Amino acid sequence: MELNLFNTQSRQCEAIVLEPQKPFKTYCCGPTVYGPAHIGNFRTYVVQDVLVRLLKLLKVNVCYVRNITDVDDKTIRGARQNNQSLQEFTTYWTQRFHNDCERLNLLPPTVEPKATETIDDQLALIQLLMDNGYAYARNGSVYFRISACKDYGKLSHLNERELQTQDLNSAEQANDADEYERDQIADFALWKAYKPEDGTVAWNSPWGRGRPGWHTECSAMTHRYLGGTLDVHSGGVDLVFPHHENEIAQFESAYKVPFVKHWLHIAHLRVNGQKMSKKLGNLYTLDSLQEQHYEPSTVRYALIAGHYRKPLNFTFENLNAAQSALHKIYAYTQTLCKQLSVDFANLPALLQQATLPDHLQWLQPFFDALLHDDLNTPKALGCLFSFMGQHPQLSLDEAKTVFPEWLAVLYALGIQPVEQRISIPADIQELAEKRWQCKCSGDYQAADNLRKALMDKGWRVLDNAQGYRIEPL
RNA sequence: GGCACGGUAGCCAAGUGGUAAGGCAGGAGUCUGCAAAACUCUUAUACGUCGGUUCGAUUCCGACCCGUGCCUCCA
Repeated sequence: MELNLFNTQSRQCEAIVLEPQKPFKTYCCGPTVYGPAHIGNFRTYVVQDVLVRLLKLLKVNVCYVRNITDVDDKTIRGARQNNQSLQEFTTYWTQRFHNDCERLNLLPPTVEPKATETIDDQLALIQLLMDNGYAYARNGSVYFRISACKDYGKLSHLNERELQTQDLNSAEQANDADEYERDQIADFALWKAYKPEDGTVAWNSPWGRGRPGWHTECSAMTHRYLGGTLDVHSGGVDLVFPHHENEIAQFESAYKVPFVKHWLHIAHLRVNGQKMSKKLGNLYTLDSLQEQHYEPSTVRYALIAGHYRKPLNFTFENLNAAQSALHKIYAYTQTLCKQLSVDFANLPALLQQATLPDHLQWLQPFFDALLHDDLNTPKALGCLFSFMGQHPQLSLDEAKTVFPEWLAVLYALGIQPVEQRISIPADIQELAEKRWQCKCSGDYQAADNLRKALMDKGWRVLDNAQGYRIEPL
């Protein structure tokens, strides 16, 4: 069994051989919990989720680690501004993040370590680097010495580029070479000496009180929870340099084994042609979209409607398209269930047990696009709609063979058709009931007026033979 | 300045050395008191520009234009 995926380091698609008995080790750089995650952040986690789902369908023994960064400049600042302890602050945002993950139907990682819970591992890693001459201490901080790492830059192809020293870094903070007294400006902090702004956030270390650097945590956590070489390490494209480059440098210098076989980087989500970011303030969250009646499932669909390596432009037209497309998939699923007398409510349970049938009769192209064509979700969705178009009606025998394949499709995409429960305010309910009475008694004029009144209040009435239902506009 | 990525119908978005999936929107119909939803059918001569290779290029090569990302703690 093989999976074809583009590898950032080699800049080409490579086959990943899957061996069901062997643990498949994958690590995804998780969120820094200092505010609401936006849907651009979630693009990364959704793509990673599709990958993990595919592996599970193939019965691969996946060990999936995704971290929580709960100590850095932004979390410390946020906690201070809210008069909270760092832990109170980050716990709140972690819960919010988990809530979003659940709504997006993201499978929970096997392990989700927090940076603050693995300080010992990080200190051990730093000590190892110190012992082997890869790091040096200056005034209570410890820095990684890039000049000691011969192949530094191999992921982002630094040897082919010139590093320009800018006055400002991407966080718009001064790149002050003297600030941390580094030997070279490119050296990065493994351990940061305590500063008054850090408040009560500090741990003891052989080099004095302080806190870990950003890159250190990921290397320490991968080593602790996954051991040696990872099969796939993923993250947003912006992490290629310096974060992932530094992770490689630390890990390989310390443990003397290759860090990662395959690097997976997910392109950014854009708004009006610019990347969605907290810095630019152009972000959408699951909550802000739900206020406009867009379900998280719709957002999820919109995020996989484009190929992960290509920037995806976020628009409401796109979201509407996703919603309509998703409804078609729901409707097809419902028909299939009805035909086979499967209780729609049982679908989540059935999906949990979904596996990829050995011989695909109907949806081979769908899985080929995902497995053999670099996780090509838009192509796969195209195949799915072509299938539905070609088979609007199935015989009972056909439906029986389609069903397991269909379940695998839903599982892979993380689509969970459910009947939406919408809470309807009492006054709306009352108006709708009144309209129904008018309609039944033949007073169409009054009925239409009431329909209009409901429309003005933001609700649509949909009649059918037996009755009516109401939904928000 | 360096390194990358992208430019396919109104909007998204696949893909291919031999004239281009799919979704949305648009149009028509069935249904309906009317609508909506659903279903069926359907439209458009869409591959950034200019050269080159080729029998043939949207696809390969080169140049250019436009847009975007990264270049020291951003997913």
